Amino acid sequence: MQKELPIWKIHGEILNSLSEGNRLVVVAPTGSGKTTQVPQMLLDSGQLKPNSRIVVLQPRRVAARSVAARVAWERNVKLGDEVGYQIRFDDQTGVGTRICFVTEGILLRWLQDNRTLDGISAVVFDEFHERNLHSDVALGLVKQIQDTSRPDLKVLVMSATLDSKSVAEYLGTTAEQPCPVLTSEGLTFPVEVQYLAKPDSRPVWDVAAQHVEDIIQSGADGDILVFMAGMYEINATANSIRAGSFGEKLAVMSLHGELSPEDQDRAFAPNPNRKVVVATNVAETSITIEGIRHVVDAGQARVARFDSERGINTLFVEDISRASADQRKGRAGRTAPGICHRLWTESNHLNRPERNTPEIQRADLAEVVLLLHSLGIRKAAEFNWLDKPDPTAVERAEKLLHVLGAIKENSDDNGQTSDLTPVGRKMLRLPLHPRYARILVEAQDRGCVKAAALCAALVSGRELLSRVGREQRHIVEARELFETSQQSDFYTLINAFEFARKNQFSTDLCKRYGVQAQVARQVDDTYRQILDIVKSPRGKETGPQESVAEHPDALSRCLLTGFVDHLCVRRAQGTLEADLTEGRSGALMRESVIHHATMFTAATIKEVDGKSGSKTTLLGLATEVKKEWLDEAYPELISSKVEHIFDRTHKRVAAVRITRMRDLVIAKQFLGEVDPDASGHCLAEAHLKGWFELPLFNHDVKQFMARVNMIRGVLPDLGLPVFDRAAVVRCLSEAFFGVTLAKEAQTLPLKHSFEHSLTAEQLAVVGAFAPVTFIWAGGKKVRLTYQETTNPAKFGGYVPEAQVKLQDCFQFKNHPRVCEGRVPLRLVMASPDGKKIDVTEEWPVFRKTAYPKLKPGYVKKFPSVAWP
DNA sequence: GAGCACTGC
Repeated sequence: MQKELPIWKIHGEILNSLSEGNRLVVVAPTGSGKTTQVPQMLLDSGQLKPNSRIVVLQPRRVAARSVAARVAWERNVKLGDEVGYQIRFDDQTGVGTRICFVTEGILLRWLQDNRTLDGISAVVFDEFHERNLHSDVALGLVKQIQDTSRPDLKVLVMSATLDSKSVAEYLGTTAEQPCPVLTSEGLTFPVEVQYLAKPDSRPVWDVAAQHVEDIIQSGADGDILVFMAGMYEINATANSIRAGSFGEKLAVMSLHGELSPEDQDRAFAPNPNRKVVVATNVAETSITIEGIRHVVDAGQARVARFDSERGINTLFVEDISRASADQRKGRAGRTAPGICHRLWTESNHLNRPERNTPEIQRADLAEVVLLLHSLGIRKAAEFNWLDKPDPTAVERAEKLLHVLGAIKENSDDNGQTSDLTPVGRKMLRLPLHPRYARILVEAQDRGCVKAAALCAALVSGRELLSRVGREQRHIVEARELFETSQQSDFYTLINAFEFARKNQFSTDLCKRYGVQAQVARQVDDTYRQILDIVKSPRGKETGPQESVAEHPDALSRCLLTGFVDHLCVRRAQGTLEADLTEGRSGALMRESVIHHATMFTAATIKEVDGKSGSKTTLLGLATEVKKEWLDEAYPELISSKVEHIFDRTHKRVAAVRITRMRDLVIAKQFLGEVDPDASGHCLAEAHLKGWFELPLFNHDVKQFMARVNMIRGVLPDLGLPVFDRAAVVRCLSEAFFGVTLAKEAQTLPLKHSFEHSLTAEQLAVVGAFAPVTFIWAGGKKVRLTYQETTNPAKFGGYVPEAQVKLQDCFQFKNHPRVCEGRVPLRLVMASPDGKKIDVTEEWPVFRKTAYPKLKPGYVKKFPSVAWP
């Protein structure tokens, strides 16, 4: 053991605390020795049950493996005996293993078969500050087990930088009594931080290159690590650095996750020249490079987010948190004191979030929600989370599990048992996203397990096909070899994989075809593991000689079951634009082999930044879908009805049988005959939408409606119908009964069908109460226009208006009215020469107050008229 | 410029 490591200073406190309670949080930075030493302290304390295991959770496989090897070496035991590890594809544990390093996903697998964690006396969460989805779920479940069946279980949460308060409260017995927190020192060298004095408007890569140049000019020693958001920024930075002139030769290297292992190795390898490594977030946690003395941090990262409202993945460039910036800073102080140049200002730093958003609040939760349901936790949203996931994300996950048939439709009873269906139970055994697990279950029935397993394996890791630029024409052409099918983009991947496998995963040969040999090897591992699980005694045996090419339809149908909700319908022949359910739309990726099919499912839907800040939804890994398959497999999701639509080009009604999958139109069939009622209705609506003119729907008809509405507003007891939009549609529909052409509709008289809504008595009332003309003394007829007002509550929203000459009004003692004297006319008065004077609805008042002031002028101007 | 952080069963 390494008793000089800082963590040993709190050795006694750790053991005391765990003998008194069963939960403890240890905050210890890099270099404290917590990962290797704490498990050994626990084992040697004699506090644990004999022969029981200490399980230490690690976020990464390499870490689990190397830390286990280190601890075995320190204890002078053979790896796999007292100290072991278990990761995917590699189990180095035995019956005598007491300290077991595992990746977080392995513990979640164990929990499915061994709910009470029998044989385990302590669970140690390492690097908990990373807040991975799996560690959040695992902590929640372990806490639950401890609270119920295993109060003896010890739980230790360790992290480098942690908001230890929230975790301590989460693990506390009561709100007032958090679980104890112990803090240890680290063992790293000091790193000086420098911020920008003021914001720099140049591109980040130029600012970064400038800082690299300054470091070199200053004469300081040591390699330089530059953090950038992604590949695009990395390339720009490398170019900018290479374009500068420095006094010495530099080894400028890119480092990101999509590079081949050989290319990644170059970043770690010693170099005669000074190294400048330009990296993504890989260098923040996953990869350590020795000899770095200077960090130049652009302060940004690409962050994946799952938009649960729409079920779409997006990748944003975001400012990193302060915790993340500190982690990056630490990379400069591993071997000697260092300097960290932050390419943002100190005030900007204070505005940054303290920590990164936990993965549980950004990720697709389908897999985790399936696990919780299998453990009897039916309301995943109400689970006791450290940080609650977005309820709509949980809802989206549960909806998907329903669509996939994994959980029961009605699970109202609140029992503690799980609501998984037999299909859901089979899915659970597979270490795959529920979509692919469902595809595998379907493939067992359709006899194409191998092909389906390969598809799942192909998407489970990094990209098999490396990105090729335009300049690498030969690779682009070589790859066309793999595009043998127009049925599914998966075949392109399958062919590329088969090519790699046939050539023994030869790195050189694969490279010429743009295939990542290393990735292909991992696909092969995953593929075999999936087949093992499916063929294991609990699974179902599959036929021996199955070939992918034999079941093209079977595989496509399986893929459909996993992605029904990603059904896409091409807008037109030859376009990439397609519509999806829930009103979504997107564009098929250019490299897709689906050139002609109108329907396909997309295994990936992601939103990317387009030009000029716009967003594009890209549909990838497409598979052709035939309509019969949908009819056969999803009759309950498909509805079909005849709709009458107005063809705006030909200005006519057409009857169409429209078939929908949920809200998505998947087929249209034009019918020869129209329904006369529906056709009339369609024309009526089309006119009201302004799609064609209707000259006979004229003033006369509209006045009739206005008059009825006015009377109805004044005398509701008369029981007249109301002429609202619905009534207009009804009347027009009636007039257009059986008509399909707008041209014909335009010739039809309409007034009759409006009047038809009223009885003869009612029509007589309309004529009397809302006359078209008003007769002045002396027999002069004045036309009334019923004008719409802004107040629908008064007189039904209409007022009768009369254009009159001022001198004709003197005959009135009282104001003229209609509708049994209830509605005053609106008198729009003009002088003898037709000039508008004023409007009044109270003539006697006007006569008495306004007129006397006007009178002298009129007497002078129109002497021939009598002005009383 | 329609484009891509990182893990893990």
